[in-house]
Amino acid sequence: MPELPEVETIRRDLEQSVVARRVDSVTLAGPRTVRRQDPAVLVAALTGRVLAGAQRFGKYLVLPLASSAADCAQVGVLVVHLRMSGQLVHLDAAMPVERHTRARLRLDDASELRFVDPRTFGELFVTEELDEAGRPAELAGLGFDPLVDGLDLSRLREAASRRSGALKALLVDQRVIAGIGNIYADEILFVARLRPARSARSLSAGEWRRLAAAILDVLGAAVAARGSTLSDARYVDLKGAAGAYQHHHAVYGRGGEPCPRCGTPVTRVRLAGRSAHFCPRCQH
DNA sequence: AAGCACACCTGCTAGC
DNA sequence: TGCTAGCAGGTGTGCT
Repeated sequence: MPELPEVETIRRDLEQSVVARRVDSVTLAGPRTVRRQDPAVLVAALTGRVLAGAQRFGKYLVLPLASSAADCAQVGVLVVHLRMSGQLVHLDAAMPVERHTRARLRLDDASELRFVDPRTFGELFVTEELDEAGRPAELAGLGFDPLVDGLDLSRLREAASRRSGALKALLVDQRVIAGIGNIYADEILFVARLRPARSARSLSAGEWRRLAAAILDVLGAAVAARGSTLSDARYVDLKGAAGAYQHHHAVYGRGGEPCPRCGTPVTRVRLAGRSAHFCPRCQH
C-alpha cells in the first residue's frame, strides 16, 4: 500500500499531532505485529515515554523516544513499517476500535494513535541501536532516500552496472534507492519515457538524467498531493483523509486506457512477479 | 551472487 | 445470488 509519498504524508501528520505527546499506555492485539522482539519489551520501552520526533527513511517511520518532555535525552526509537495494508490513525481514544486494530498507543491528551493492519504484514519494533545519523541498525541495509538524502545518481548508475535485470527492478530495490514501490516505479518510468523491462545497464547519460529528474518530479508531486488513495481506500492519512495523486496516475492501474501523451492504449505486463504498466509507443 | 518464486495474510472483485 | 480463483501498495527467505 504505502510508498514514500504516503509514508511522508503520515510523517508530516505525526509531526503536527502526536510529537511531544507522552505515551500513557500501550495495547497490542494479535501475535504478528510485534515479532522481532518480546512484545513486553516494546510495551515497556514505550510506556511513559515522549514521542520526540517523526522521521522517515524509505518506507519506514522512525519515532525517537525521550524519557520525558523536560529531559529530552533520547532513549531509543519506535520503528513502524506499514507493509501492504497497514494504516496509522490518530483519533479520540473514546472512538470505537476498528476491526484489525493491532496496536493502540494511548497518549496524554486523551487521544490514541492506532495501527490498523488487516493482512498483518506490517510491524512495529523499538530499538536503541542507532548509527551516527540516528538510523536504527535494522535499517542499515537501506539505500539512499531520494528526498531525505537527495538523489545520488552515481550510486544508482553504479548499482545498475552490477546487474543484468530490468530497470524497474532497480527502482524498487530498497537496498539501492529507498521508498519507491510498484505504483511510483511505473509512474516515474512513464515520465522518464523508459520501459520497465529495459535493461538497467543500457541507459545513456541523457536517459539517466531523465530518470533522475522523473524520480524527483513524481515523488515531489505525489507528496504535494498527499499520496495516492486507490479504490480500496487502504491508504488514508492520519486523520482518515484520502490523497489525490491517484488522479495524476498516467499508467498505474490504467491498462487498456489511452496514454495521456499519445493516446496509445497502456500495456500491462507481468514483470518480476508484479504488474507493470507502460505506454508501448512513447516509452523505450 | 543476482534473480527468481514463494511465503506471509485478509479482503475485494471479476467471472462463471 | 453465490461461489471461487485471482489479485493487491512490501519484503524476508531460500533456492538456483
